Amino acid sequence: MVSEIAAASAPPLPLAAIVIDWFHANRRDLPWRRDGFTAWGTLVSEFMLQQTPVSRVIPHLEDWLTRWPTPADLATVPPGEAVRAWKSLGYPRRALWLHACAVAITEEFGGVVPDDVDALLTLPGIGDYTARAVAVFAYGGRHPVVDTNIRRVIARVVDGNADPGPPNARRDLPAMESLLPGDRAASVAFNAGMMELGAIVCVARAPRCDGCPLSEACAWRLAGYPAYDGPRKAVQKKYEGSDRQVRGLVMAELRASHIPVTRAELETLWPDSAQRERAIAGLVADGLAVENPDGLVLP
DNA sequence: GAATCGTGGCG
DNA sequence: TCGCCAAGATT
Repeated sequence: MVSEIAAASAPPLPLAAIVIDWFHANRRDLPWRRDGFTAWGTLVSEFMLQQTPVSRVIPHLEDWLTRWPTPADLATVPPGEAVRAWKSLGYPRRALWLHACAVAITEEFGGVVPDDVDALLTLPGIGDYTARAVAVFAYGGRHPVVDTNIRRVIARVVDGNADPGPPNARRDLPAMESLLPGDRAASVAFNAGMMELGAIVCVARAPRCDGCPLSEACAWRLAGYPAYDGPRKAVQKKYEGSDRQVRGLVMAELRASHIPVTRAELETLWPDSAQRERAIAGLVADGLAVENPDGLVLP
């Protein structure tokens, strides 16, 4: 269940007004901001944007929506077609989950993407961020949206920290809620504006404070840009030589082939047989690959 | 709560 | 070169 925390009694709004004004003047022209972009398009874009940069998403999004303009269109094809069309966006189970979403939306929601956060949360691959992003950006709902950009902006501007540390919905959602304007349209623009600010100005590595509309009020800047000293995000393991790399190689092979991929062909991909078999078993367990007598195929 | 899950670009 | 980062979700 979602429990939206009641807005703090003190009306916070200079910050929101500044961000909203800045957003209206500086927002990028992105596909999901076009007039007439559908709720389904928003859902697809949010899936693709999970941990994948905007620049890599855009071309695939256009292809995807041209081919499957509604959930019902996607629901009619096998899940493997979704995985194939996912190309090299990464984390291919997102494609599987998106296909499962299309089926559930078609069968349980009359083909209409739900506008309710709790309903969205019942769908596969949709968590706190994506549920709110769809409810807000597709339907204009008033909810706090918290992504990595917004967490960073709040950490700096409000808390005076260089880095937000590990995500924590119990803390992050109320923090954003306390800043959110009461007006629905304003709250949508504020959510989008905070994300945009984090994406193009208050960026992780080299923030462009010169162009930041919040620089005068930024607690981190006013404190002299202290270095971050809190708990670090988990360090990402090396990709080269990892199981993830092997899985990626196998999936690339499956996407490229329209006939079963044999064990012999997979042997040429990766010499370490134990690791290769582990990757294959994992992909089968995840439903990303299916074993048949002739070899491995997409589901 | 920590580990796992792709891929590519950038400083 | 290589570590960090990218509109997260699941187990």
